[in-house]
Amino acid sequence: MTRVAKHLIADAKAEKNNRNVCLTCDIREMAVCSALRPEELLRLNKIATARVLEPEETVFYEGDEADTLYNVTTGCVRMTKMLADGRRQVTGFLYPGDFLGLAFYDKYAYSAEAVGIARLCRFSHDKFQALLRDCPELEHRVLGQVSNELAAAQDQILLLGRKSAREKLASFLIHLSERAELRGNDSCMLDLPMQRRDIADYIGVSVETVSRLFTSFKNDGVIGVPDAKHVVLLQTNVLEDLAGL
Amino acid sequence: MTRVAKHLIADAKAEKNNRNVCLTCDIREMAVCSALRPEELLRLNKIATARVLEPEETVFYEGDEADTLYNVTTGCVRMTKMLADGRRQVTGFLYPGDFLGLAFYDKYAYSAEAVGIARLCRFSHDKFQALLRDCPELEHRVLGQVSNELAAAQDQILLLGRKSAREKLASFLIHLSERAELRGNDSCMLDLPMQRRDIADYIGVSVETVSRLFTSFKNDGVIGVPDAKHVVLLQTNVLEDLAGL
DNA sequence: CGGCCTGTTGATCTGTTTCAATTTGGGTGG
DNA sequence: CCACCCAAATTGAAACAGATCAACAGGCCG
Repeated sequence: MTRVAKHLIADAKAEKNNRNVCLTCDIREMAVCSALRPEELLRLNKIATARVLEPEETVFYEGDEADTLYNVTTGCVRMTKMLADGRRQVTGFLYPGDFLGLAFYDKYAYSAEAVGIARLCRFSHDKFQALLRDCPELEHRVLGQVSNELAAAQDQILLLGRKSAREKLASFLIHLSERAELRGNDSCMLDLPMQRRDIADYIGVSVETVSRLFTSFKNDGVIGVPDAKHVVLLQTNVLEDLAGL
Repeated sequence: MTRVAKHLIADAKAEKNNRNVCLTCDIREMAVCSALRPEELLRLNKIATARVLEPEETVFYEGDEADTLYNVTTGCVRMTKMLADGRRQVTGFLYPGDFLGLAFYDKYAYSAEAVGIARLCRFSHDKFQALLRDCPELEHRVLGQVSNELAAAQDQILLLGRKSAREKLASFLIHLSERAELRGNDSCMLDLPMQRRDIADYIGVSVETVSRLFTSFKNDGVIGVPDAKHVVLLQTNVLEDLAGL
């Protein structure tokens, strides 16, 4: 069976279960949904539909009318911004539980694409706003999450503005390690669902530099690279020193 | 009379008027306070005190316990983050109406210092949180402002990660021009309250590069620089092209 | 008037990019 | 199931943007 066919089946299943996506949702605990009481969860359930994304599939484009809001349920989604001449900046990677499209304007401020296969939970912006109005606790959670994102963005600003390429990549790996730990995964055996270009565009260097630095870290015995999609942290403390803070 | 003495007097006046700082506040229209009904404004008034800052005076340090929240009323405040070896990144400049210290953690994620003389409105974090709980509309406004800040941070991430030094400075000037226009000021005659080092640390280049670029723009006839604290935009459209998007 | 801090300009140096050539590896079709 | 094919990743050499080092000018304050 081809991979595409598998996804079509998964998609069909998701549609079938649409009636109770929220109630059976794997990430109900970690998402903002956990703020909701049963009756509100039912209401959220009514306005939620599932969406399955192929690798590299676009969720929405920067500048599109922001009429839909998403919650990542599985996989990894990247946010990107482009300059007129094609230079690209990845502004962040989103994992299960993260909100997507929370622009409080009429247009999305960035594009969003699935890194690998990803599943999203989809809400109409208007209906979600209405739910927010009726459920201040939910809005409070959303505020908390946006605040988190802002703090992360400021860390990234420090990284991009003042760190060397070596410090940038070390910081990136430490950051992934911390996120893995938060999700209850091994903090030393890292999954890198994104490709080198994504990493490069995230930390503001060229792909070649990313590649050279991986090799350099490997030669220094700081990391192991079993394959392009996995990194083993061998000396986390050394990597933390390299990260510059 | 020395400048310091003048400020002491201003400070004393602020203290005297403390009873109705909010009701007489110049920026009541533009701040989140505009979401409040009269009785809530009175309540906000009770928990607000004024604070006057000397140039370069620190409001709080990164890592301090975040027990206080501020609103800028006059002047300009910069947010900074530092690396262990002293490299500095300015993460943003705040103007009247902007919130300061809105970290929803126990520690501030950045330091804040007055650029010139500045006035702030000060709230206890706990009491403000309590007010938020009772006034969802206020929380909604706060969410809107944090969302704005997040969008601005993502723009800055694009700038830092992918723009050339020339594009960075051009973007910075355009950004200042837009903010000036929003505040109802002349969008061509720009105030630069901050010094060259602040600009350099904001756009992630060296002071020397900032200086050279000002000279270059001046020689190209794109801007005029009557003195170090003022810039005149002579060819805004050319500057916009230089900004890269 | 003198000292100091900020800003500017010049000369050199270096980290990172760019250009170019391989190598690797996963997916597809025969 | 294997071999091919193309995209992704790596490695090397050359070029360059911007940093660093250093000297100097200007303005403000004591």
